[in-house]
Amino acid sequence: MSSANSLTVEDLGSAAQRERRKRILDATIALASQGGFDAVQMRAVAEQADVALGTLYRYFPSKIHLLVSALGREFEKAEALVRERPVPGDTSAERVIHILKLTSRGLQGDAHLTEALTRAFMFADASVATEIHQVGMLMSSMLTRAMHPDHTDITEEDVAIAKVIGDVWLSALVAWVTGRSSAADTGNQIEVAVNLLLRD
Amino acid sequence: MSSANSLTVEDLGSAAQRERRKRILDATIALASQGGFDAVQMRAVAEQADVALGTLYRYFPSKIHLLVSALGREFEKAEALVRERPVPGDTSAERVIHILKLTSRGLQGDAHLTEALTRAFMFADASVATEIHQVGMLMSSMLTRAMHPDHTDITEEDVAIAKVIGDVWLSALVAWVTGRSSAADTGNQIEVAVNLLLRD
DNA sequence: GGACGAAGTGGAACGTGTTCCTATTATGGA
DNA sequence: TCCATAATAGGAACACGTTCCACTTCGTCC
Repeated sequence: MSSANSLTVEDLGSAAQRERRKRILDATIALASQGGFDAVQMRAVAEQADVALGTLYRYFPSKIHLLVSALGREFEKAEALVRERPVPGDTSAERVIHILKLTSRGLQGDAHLTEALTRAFMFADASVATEIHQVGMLMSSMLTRAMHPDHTDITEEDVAIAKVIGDVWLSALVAWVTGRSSAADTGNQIEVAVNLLLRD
Repeated sequence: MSSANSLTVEDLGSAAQRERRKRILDATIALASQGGFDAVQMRAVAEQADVALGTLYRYFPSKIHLLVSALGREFEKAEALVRERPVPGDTSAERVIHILKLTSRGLQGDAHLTEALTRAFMFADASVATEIHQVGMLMSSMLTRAMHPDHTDITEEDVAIAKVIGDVWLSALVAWVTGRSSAADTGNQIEVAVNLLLRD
């Protein structure tokens, strides 16, 4: 596994390069959505993005970097959507569950894509730390925002709770993705965890 | 990924076969312990276990099956050790934390081995469900036993809590294994989660 | 002991992630 | 405009998980 980072949008000078990067990520998402982790083959991504294999590796130093970066982009979109309007619900628990259900529903609507992105995320090692960290921050931000809609009074305990909820969510997602539990089970498990952690 | 199961001890008729199986798992652990996930190469395992590659694949249909089975065997040992003597601590939280620290310390003492086993566990798909389930049961059993030393009064909520703790433990372990958090962070995060979940 | 099927051996072959090399094309400064 | 350098194309080559095949050995039943 390579030790270099993926090229971010800021790293790229020309519009042509940003366009290439976008084509690569679009191809990744399309292939993942169609056939999951195994279908995201580097040669196929390169071909569909109309880019040479070497170029693909210059932009993303491994398949895992590529998929985690794609996950990051999708998460950014989701977070932007959530940020747009206030989260409904009277208690922290209700709001957090709402957010997670929304996100889960989005993911479960495209099982192949979710499988690909989740497997990559879980398989990532230290060389993908930058990309992983970005996703973690987005998740944490979404959860603490749901806990405190006015975005104030966020204590250290809140952050710890958000982290635990994130962990449970991820584990449940992995169980679902790998066919070890149903979508309903996944939802229930998260709901149970949130209610245990957020008893206002 | 293959859809068949790994051969368990009960599946194997002759002593020679059980011996082969043991040699394979021993070689797996040794290689993993020495160089982690990447060092567990099927040809190397076969050679070190003095078994043909085809035989290795007859016993364990994929590298993931092999590693998760090895994890199962290690977990069985750990569970047996824990089961031997009562868990110290006055509260559920203390006892659970004790168990987890003990297990974590064991794992963190051999980073390469832990990395190999954890990566395999997280990457496993539905075809490894049997092997995964065995590990999950052992974990759950260890935790509920710590929560209720006399092994009675285990409610559905207890089981749910054990599951959440198991999820957090796994996520923290993954973060540690992949170099995204330190051993101390990992311990703290688990302690925080347990204290949040088990406020007697 | 001989015949038969199951299990094991040894190794070739294939697919896909990754690396590497050469030729070609953009890009930016003199 | 022309040159130097970086970026890209195109594709061969390598590593390791996995499959497959031909042959041999082992265990069992007659």
